[in-house]
Amino acid sequence: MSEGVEWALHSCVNLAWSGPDRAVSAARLAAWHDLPAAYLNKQLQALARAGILTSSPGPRGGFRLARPLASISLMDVVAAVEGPEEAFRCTEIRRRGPGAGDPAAEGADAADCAVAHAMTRAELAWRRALAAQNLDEIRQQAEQQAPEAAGRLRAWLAAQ
Amino acid sequence: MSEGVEWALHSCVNLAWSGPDRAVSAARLAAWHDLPAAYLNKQLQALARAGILTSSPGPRGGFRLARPLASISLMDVVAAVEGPEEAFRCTEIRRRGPGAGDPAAEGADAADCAVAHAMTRAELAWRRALAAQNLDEIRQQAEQQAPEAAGRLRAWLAAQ
DNA sequence: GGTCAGGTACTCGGATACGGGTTGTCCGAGTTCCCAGGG
DNA sequence: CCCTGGGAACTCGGACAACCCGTATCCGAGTACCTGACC
Repeated sequence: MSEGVEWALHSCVNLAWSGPDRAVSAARLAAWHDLPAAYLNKQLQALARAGILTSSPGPRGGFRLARPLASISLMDVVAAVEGPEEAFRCTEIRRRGPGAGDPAAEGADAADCAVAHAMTRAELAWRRALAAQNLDEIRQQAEQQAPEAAGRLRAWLAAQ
Repeated sequence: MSEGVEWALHSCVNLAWSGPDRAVSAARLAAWHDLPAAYLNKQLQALARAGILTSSPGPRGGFRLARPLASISLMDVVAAVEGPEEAFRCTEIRRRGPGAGDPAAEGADAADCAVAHAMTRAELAWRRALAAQNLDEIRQQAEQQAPEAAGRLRAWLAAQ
């Protein structure tokens, strides 16, 4: 899995802690956790394209949350960064070579492949678990672990 | 996800259809679905190292199932091919840069990271779904779709 | 003092290199089988 | 006919390249702000 997913999730929570009034540039968000700024910018662009963040150029510009944390699921972020295609893709090897059965007799749909069906079922469980958790729950748990984190971020942003 | 997973799963079912009496070489299994023989051999070696298959060298050698299909879960095959490490790995970015909190005050365990905790929970659902399905169920479903597949494979192997 | 024009600095956004890992290929060690020769 | 020894063919197993995607970087277009001059 791409490392950008972790960065994107933390950045979204950081944006929530920063507050909705002002945007935060990719450089600030990157510096906060010592990440490569230009590359994090790439990931944030993906989040903006997915409608999770909004971006504004120029001074005082940057990124901010496009909607409340509670309405952003982990699945949204993962899909935005990793792409919508599923991890396991059936290449239909059973249709190639001498093992290929009669195409007319058998169903031509990829959903008929028992292997693909089973793998898709597992991946569906993964996606469902991701969709069941939203970023606000993440934020609440993080605040419970480190209650001063939000204040420290805001103070650091103000001092920049 | 690695393409070898699909190959390994189909090969295991094919080995079951071939019967436990004789081994099947990687070249035969690869030719059946028109796959690169040497690379499939690599995947089958991984399955052998994991204790899913047994290998025997020399003429009449090849691979055969080490245990019944019903006792091989999808998780076993995926872990053998992809490796045991989990897809999402927490790099603890919250501990780097100015955003790093007081290491003494906060828990030092990676399990405390709310992001990692949520992602791990989803991945656990995936692994659980994989472990809940065994290869014998795959075989049964495949036979229901194409009842003549097993016979055609045995005939082709005998004709080689 | 208010207004406006210009410059400047900062932002995102996409185009551009680099590296590690999956994909793919090759050859050697080892084993089994076959066959010829001898008893 | 039965036994034995040698050779040959076939197999896995690991070592060796090629390609692709994730990682990382850089520069340009555009915008907002600030500054200064002018009315």
